[in-house]
Amino acid sequence: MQKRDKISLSVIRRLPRYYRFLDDLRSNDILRISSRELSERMGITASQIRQDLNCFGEFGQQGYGYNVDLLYNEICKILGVEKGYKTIMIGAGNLGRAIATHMNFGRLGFNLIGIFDNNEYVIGKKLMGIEILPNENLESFCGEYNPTAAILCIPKDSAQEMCDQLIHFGIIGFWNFSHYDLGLLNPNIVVENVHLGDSLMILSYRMQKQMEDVK
Amino acid sequence: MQKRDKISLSVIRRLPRYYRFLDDLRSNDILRISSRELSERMGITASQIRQDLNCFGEFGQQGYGYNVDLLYNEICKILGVEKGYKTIMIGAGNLGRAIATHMNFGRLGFNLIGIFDNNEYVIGKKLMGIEILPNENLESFCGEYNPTAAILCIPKDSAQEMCDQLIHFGIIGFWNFSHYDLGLLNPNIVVENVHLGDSLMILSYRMQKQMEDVK
DNA sequence: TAGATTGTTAATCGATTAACAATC
DNA sequence: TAGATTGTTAATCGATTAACAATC
Repeated sequence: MQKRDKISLSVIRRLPRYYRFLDDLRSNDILRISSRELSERMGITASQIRQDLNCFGEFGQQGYGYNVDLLYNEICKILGVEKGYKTIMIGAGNLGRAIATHMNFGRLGFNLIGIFDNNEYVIGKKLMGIEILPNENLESFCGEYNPTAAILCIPKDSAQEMCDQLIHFGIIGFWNFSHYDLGLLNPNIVVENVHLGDSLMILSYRMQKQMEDVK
Repeated sequence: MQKRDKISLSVIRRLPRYYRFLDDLRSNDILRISSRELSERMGITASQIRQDLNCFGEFGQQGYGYNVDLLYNEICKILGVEKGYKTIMIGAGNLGRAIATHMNFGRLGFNLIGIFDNNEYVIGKKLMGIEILPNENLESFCGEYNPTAAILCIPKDSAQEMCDQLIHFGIIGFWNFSHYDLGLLNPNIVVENVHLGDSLMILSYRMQKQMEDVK
């Protein structure tokens, strides 16, 4: 699977983007592509593409380039999107409900099997065919079904406590929307903190800059 | 505002995180903090903090550290979150509605003034006190209110076309949720592409890695 | 075979960390 | 004043880009 020992996070963060572009090429029935042409489409250097891919294997062929389908499937495997990690969601408020309905979990490597909330108005309702259960059921649910990933759509204040609890119940991967930086302490878990607010503030900064430059 | 000429994106992307941690310190009535202590809380080096902040000015004091409130306000200004850019949202499906209700735009530098969709079932309904209008009203609306930012919660296929149109109507900043890499062509606009799927795939990769390592 | 393009090494560039004089 | 901690320069580290021999 992997040629090099330690693959840098910079490389890993680019993989999904390759994956998307290759998927696009596939849908357009493009069978082969050179690093140069892909680099032009993606706005990065061909050198970087070749370096990145060679962390994982030799997927190309001199004089030919890369077979789109083959490369797509390799990145699929590298990312592990066929694993379908059993996943629970904590918090079925506005954001949780939107994430649950909007994301194509199956294609992204996850399998949503449980949704939990403490609000009596949503408990018992269904989302994507899944009944929303009260948080108190978490332990027994995890005991029975052994999910490995959790999506946190809960407020900042309860995030760390919930995280600790879930680790105890066997969760090792967290997709965290709670405006809180999870995972600074525990090196045995994997966390993707999604900070939508940060992204918006960065846009604000850059718009400001852009407007100054135009002036 | 700014000491150095060109500030790297790496630095900028860390600013909102400083902002959040400082906000937290404020709420806990902590008046001063040294780069060393902040570095321990944030899990980065003190050196990096001092370097980052010194891109913008000299906000600390030798032997004392940084005044939390002062630094918070400086970062506020740097990020431009007091600007309140007039903003429109395109697409009021699941995700759009959740974003509209969930984000605290005011605190993040934006002011949501219009929401647009083409689905007859949502047109006319209200979200956060704003009536959802049909896309055909976009031009006249922009002509009248001159928004500068747009949030795209629309499908991939229509993203580029919509973007081009909105540039024409005066939009310069895009917060893009459409699974499409906007802004590769036009250097006069500012784009924050939010790829939730990418984040999830990265989690998948890292969980896989984590499980291998434990074995 | 000749042309194209990879995989990989070397060179460059930029970002992070360390060190320390300046100074509160 | 003595201790603490900044701002800043220098050293290190890592990531990106360039170059090119290998080879399809």
